[in-house]
Amino acid sequence: MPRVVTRFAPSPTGHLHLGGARTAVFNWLLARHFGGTFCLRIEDTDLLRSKQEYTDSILASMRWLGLDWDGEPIYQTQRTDLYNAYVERLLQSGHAYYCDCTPEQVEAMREKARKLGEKPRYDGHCRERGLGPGPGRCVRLKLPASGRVAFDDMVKGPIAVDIAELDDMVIRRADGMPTYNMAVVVDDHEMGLTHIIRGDDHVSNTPKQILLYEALGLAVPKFGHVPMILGKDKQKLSKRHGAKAVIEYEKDGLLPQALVNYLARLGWSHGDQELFSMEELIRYFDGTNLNPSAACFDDVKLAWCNAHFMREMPLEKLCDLVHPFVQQAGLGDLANERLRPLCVMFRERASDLVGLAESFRPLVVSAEALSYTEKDTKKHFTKAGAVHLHALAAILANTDFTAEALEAALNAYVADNGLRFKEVAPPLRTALMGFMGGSHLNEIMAFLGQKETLARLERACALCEACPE
RNA sequence: GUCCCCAUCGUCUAGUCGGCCCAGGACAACGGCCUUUCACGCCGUCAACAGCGGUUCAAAUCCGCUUGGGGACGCCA
Repeated sequence: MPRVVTRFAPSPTGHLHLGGARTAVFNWLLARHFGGTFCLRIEDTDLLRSKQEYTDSILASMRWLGLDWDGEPIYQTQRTDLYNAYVERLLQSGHAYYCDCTPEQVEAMREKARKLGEKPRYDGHCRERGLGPGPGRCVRLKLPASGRVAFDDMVKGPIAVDIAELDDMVIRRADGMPTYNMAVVVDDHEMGLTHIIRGDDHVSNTPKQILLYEALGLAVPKFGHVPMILGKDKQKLSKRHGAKAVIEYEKDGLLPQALVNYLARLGWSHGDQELFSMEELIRYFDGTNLNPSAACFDDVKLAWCNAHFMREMPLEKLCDLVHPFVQQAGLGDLANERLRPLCVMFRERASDLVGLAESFRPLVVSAEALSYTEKDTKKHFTKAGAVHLHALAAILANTDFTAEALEAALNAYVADNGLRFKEVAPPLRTALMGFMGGSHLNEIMAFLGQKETLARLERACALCEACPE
């Protein structure tokens, strides 16, 4: 197999969204799998809507996802001369011609075709007029009189379209700027693209581009059109239907690895495997096993995937990642020595970094600031609960605050008094956490330390007194 | 309207060129085990080949039609 070159070519008219991200993932994976090159091209020819801040945002999201590109990104606005050279070539070889039809005239042609039950298109009015350059004149590609354009799509298989369905498309606007299809073909060729994986919405552009390659006498790359991603309700993913930018997932505390894994799995499969390391993804993704039908995005499964990676990743790394989220939650600047035990206790109870940071709250705030749920205080801060809390306070005042010693102390209290853990744990847990949740009691107390633990017991005891029963 | 594409559990999907599939895995849901809580983990249950015709000894797998989705028809990208 010759060297593989792929690309991701976003328009900087918005942040990187899920669909684009998946396309990028596929192209990146294909290049990495074959030890090829993955290029980035910024399609910023739409001067009105393109913005530098979006380019920056897209690049930032790519980096966050871990999708590194080779070489410098290419900007289409800087290559007008290149495109024009190709347009000239087409003009010279008789594959293109000038056209002075006004938009109104062209619209009338389209309308006429529509009325005839045909596909609306330009009728080739200026084809043989031999017009030269001039103001208000665009350049159109002269299509072959008949025939079919066929290609073998990597995901959809053979696709063929009758040339009669197409029209002499504009390749250079009257203002001298190349049109999308022209620029894409020139760039894809100049950049040496061998494989182009892109969204479904481009299948109808593909025959036009192939015709351009042929008119130019260039080798046609391999195309792969992945279906678009649908929302939960089977609707097209749009702003209204939960379309989110990658940057938002980052803010929501998702792990890039989880998003890449989930995205890769959407429309691609490797047998029954669901979870992959980056290495595995690269090893298995070879451009086959791509699913031709559209897939719905399911953030519940994404959350599961994320939770998995939160549990599996190295503890130190998790601490680093959760740190900013802890600060953002208003829990202060916790040192790693504090973060570490918290992560150990709560990592398997959260499905994202925001949730993880939030789960630290009860153990990080002071005894006075701890809030209790009404449900659990009502249920566990009873007379009987108070008895245990008082007894425990006395015992814990003389206990080593290590997880082992605390566990032994708790067990001893239960055994010595002929109790069951079930009777003692709920009031203690509620006193410590404010609700019936959290990790093992001994770990919680070891983290809190003696002073804080006793303060919480004291406050809980006071609340018990206030209870009617 | 015209052309192109798609169609397996609620969702993501497996299903090597038809037989081992009265359809497998995962998420979700539900039930159970574990357990001081919540989780994790483990076990189990529910649940799908859009419909109709062919071809064949045999079809989720091949062909046709229907229906239902989606996309494209710009001097936007």
